[in-house]
Amino acid sequence: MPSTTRPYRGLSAEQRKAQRRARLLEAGLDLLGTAGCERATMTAICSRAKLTERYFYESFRSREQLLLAVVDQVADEVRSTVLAAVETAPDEPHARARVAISAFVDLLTADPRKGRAAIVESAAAETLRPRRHELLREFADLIVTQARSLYGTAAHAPPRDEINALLFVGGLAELLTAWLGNEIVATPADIIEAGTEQLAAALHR
Amino acid sequence: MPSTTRPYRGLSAEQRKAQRRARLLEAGLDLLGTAGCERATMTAICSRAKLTERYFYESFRSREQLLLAVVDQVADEVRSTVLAAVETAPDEPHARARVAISAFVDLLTADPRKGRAAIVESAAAETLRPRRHELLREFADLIVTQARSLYGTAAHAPPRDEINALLFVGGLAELLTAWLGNEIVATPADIIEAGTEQLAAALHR
DNA sequence: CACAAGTGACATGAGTCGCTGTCACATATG
DNA sequence: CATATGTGACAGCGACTCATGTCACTTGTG
Repeated sequence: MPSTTRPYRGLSAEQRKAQRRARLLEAGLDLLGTAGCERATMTAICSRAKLTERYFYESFRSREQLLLAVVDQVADEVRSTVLAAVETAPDEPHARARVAISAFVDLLTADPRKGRAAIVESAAAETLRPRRHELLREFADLIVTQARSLYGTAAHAPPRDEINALLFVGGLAELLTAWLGNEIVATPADIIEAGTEQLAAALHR
Repeated sequence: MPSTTRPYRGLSAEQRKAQRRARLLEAGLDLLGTAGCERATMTAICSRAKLTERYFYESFRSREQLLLAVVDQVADEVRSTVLAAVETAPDEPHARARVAISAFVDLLTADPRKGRAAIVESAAAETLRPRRHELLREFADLIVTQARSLYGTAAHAPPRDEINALLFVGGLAELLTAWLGNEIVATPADIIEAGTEQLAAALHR
């Protein structure tokens, strides 16, 4: 543990560390999103990142912690993307719902690794499951909030709102899972369409 | 491999083999439904069933095959339970939907091991995922069929029906997952209620 | 240039898991 | 009772993962 640092190949110690961390995260996303959670082992991640295990422990305590960071990274991207999309959407309920759902689905299907990491594989490991739930719940909350502000009131008394939102978002997740696993004949556009309609139907009462 | 068999402890060779197989399945369900897919290892299953690995290979080729059998067993139970429930239900759409959903949710929450095995852990392993999808799809098909026969026609052109059904069933699965993981404040009754309403809303157009 | 810090390839040890084999004991049958 | 079969406890092997350590080589600094 050198108390004094120094540049190397034109990069400061912090830059190098950050770069290594990024490479580990990228390798982690790659493996989690293609080989799956089970095969996203520490050895495999280091090998793909072309880094020694020592550098793994420099940035992460354990394999699970890195996977958490990977999922969190995707979740952050989902959050910012969806929020940005919603803000630029017109004030019409149907259009607004479609924009939000579209941003969600598009991001996770455009790069299937991200979709698998955030939706499929995050449901596999016990450690990741809470994050997945949080991600879905966050998106659901956004939908509910939008719906309330547009329709003017809460549709149901709690916790029915939470339940309904999760019921909807879970369905979306299932469709994404099926799409990512080639288990369904549908395009992302189909999924967006179905989701938008179902949401409208659920709110229109 | 004895070509000649003989009774032991009052049981024939086939009876003993079937008994061992049942014990392995029970141990598998227990581990899959509590410890999780990752910890449902062959050694652990044999240990819990109090059988040697030799007897494992007598009935199953691999760990994954046993887990498949466990999930299939639960899926079979779901199928027969739901079908039986639907047949004894009145011919009214809303009631019929409620009965089907109720049978589904009740079975998987009454014995959380079954719920976890069929819904949660079956989404974890690559090998089990197709079975989970099949189970959900089967239930979805049942819903669609019921809806068609009761409302008289297909609501949408394919594959939109399939998409909508999966969207609904996936939501149910998500709610069950959340309930099984104590991630939601809701009773099975709440889930059934929400599911029934959403289904009605989705069909009523 | 000499030397310390940074890096990468590899070795080692502990712990599991899958899988096979051995051996003693239990049980049925002639 | 004697023998063959059924059973259970356990040891051993190879493979893999995690975790730590060693050593040579590269790169920057005085």
